[in-house]
Amino acid sequence: MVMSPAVRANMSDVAVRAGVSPATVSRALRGHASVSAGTRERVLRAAADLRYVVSPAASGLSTGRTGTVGVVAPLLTRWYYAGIVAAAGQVLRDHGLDVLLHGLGDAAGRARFFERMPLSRRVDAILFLSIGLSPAETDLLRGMHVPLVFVGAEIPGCWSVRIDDVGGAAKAVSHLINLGHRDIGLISSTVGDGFAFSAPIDRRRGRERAMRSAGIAWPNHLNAAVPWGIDGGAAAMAELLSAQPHPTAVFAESDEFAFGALRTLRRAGVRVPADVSVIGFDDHEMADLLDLTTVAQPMQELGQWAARLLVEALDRPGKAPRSLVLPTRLVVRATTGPPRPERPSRVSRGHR
Amino acid sequence: MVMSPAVRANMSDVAVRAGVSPATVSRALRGHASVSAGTRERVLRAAADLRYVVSPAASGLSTGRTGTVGVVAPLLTRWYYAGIVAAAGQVLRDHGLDVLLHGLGDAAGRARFFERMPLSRRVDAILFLSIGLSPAETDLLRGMHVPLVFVGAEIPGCWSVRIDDVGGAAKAVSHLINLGHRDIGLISSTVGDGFAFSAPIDRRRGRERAMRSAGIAWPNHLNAAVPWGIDGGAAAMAELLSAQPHPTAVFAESDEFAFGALRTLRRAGVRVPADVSVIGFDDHEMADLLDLTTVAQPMQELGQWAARLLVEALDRPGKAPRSLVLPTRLVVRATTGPPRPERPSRVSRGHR
DNA sequence: TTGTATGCGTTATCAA
DNA sequence: TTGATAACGCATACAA
Repeated sequence: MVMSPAVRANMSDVAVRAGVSPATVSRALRGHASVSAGTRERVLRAAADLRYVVSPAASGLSTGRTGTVGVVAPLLTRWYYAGIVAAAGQVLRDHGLDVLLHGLGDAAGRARFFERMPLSRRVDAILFLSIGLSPAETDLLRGMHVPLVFVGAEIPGCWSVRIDDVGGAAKAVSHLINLGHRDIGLISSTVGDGFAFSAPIDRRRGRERAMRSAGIAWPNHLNAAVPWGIDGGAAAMAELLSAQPHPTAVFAESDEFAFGALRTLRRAGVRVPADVSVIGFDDHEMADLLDLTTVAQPMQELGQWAARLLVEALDRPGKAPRSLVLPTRLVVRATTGPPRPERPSRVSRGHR
Repeated sequence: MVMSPAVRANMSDVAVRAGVSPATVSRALRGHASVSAGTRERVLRAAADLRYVVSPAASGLSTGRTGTVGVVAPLLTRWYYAGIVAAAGQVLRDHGLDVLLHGLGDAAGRARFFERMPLSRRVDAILFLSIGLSPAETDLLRGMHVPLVFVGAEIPGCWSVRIDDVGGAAKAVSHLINLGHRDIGLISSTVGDGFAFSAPIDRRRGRERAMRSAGIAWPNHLNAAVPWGIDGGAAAMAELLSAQPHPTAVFAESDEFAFGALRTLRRAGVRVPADVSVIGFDDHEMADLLDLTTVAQPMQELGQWAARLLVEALDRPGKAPRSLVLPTRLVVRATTGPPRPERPSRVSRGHR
């Protein structure tokens, strides 16, 4: 007879009902080999009858393991982070791990995180999304003695998975160069907001690499650094448009920047790509809608791989951390094209 | 002297260092009134010296409280859910509560959730986002004996916060009617995917209410039901365009649908709003970029209020659950306008 | 294969 | 105001 007990059943209750000791219940429930089939069956039935669920607190107290992993992200509202969290969470849950989510919010929230270490003793491992660490912070985290996995950052001695930001950015800019562009603007995000993102720096470097290897100069007035977001991109594009002559193509460090840039161009009556080409980075879910050419990064796989690395770290405590680099992919849509031929380039194209 | 101990300090270690009993340490750390100032200070210093952190497992085992709340959402990747999770998480953390995140994924994941009840014993309360419940499921959840808070659904005997979907939809459609539209199409999501969303139904009802009170018929062929997403919206718009005569305005049940609809219209060379007006629902972060007229719902406040209700439920165990309804707001941008005057309406406008 | 006994780190009850 | 002690529920070493 199945009952809905007034108070939660514990392991002893199950033991009594199954006619065995609590220890046997524990073993049976955890699939221990040394339990006879008949006993196991009786235990399982008794547990089901009583709607018994193991107490994670008691179990954790005894084993030292929590069965949960922390996931720390700068912002949960960003499409990109949410996607990674979702993908990682799926894999983690498949391995019986719970996800304790922690959104940093802003620089103050970030500081608070490292001050109070709210994940201390609560998780078996931590996944960090796009969070660069100072040496002091690294030490603090190491002091937790749990595996650390980073997405989008590489910390010595830690597990990590990221994309090749430099290569991806170079790919984007090379695409523009191959189309014939020489005056190529850059929209990148201002740094120093408390987060130490490597992506802005790497993507800028990728652009430089592509420009240099094509023998093209990149004057400073074609670089616009703005706060992250659509509005930032819009402002940056306005700034670039006022340059004389203005760039014939723009590489936006993220699709959000590109979206803002497109808005400015549309409102200014500048045709895309006839007058100005725009390429982004990320392959945001809205990029297809806006026909934006961009460099896709495998968001899902980043999350999945991060989770897999974490599980590996948990399974083999001694193992040396691995670092993965996932490929990016150029997605050509309708916002890039050759520059108008009649417009002379401001940089000579000959040998130098 | 501050040391980085090889192994974690526990409460007894702190007690020894402070020269008091573990019980006193416990009281001091938790701000109990019955601890002298001097003792408290010594305990705090000892704890800091040893980098002591309370073990949530042990504490939870003793108190029965976990200090964490579960947040269950259909999908984490949807802008709307991510926004609510972020807002709620902020408030919860301010109250010292951790967030255990659980994304359902699909119908199978939803079923699994109710089968295994993975949050059982792990959380002090649960926040459900846009998840309707069957009576059986409601019973199952009640069996957990923790407060349940719902966003976007109203379950008898549970806490909840939602917007007035009917009123919001009516507001949207009335806006179109006031502009002079009579043939108003509807893009809504197919239901029956395992989730019991009330929003689609309510928003459809709101549209009916507005149409009826204006004395306008709403023929079935102006209703398009499609799977959720941009592509669904695009397909729905194509379907509506093929109607004879096609609607002069379309109410999309969500902004994502509207985005897809706009894409179809753009590619078909139909001018917006000159030929067809489009209004959405949500005020997605991209709505401004696309100049979409829409009905804004206060995503942040939904999350914040949900968290506050949850804290209230935790603070006053006996208290009767409250249900909040937050207002929506019409945001007029550039995708709605009056219908072309030369085009005769298919429903007479005179008195009836 | 199963049972007994102990410890995990904390809080709460009671006594001092 | 403080201390001793008994739960809390489980896992595991050891014994049978």
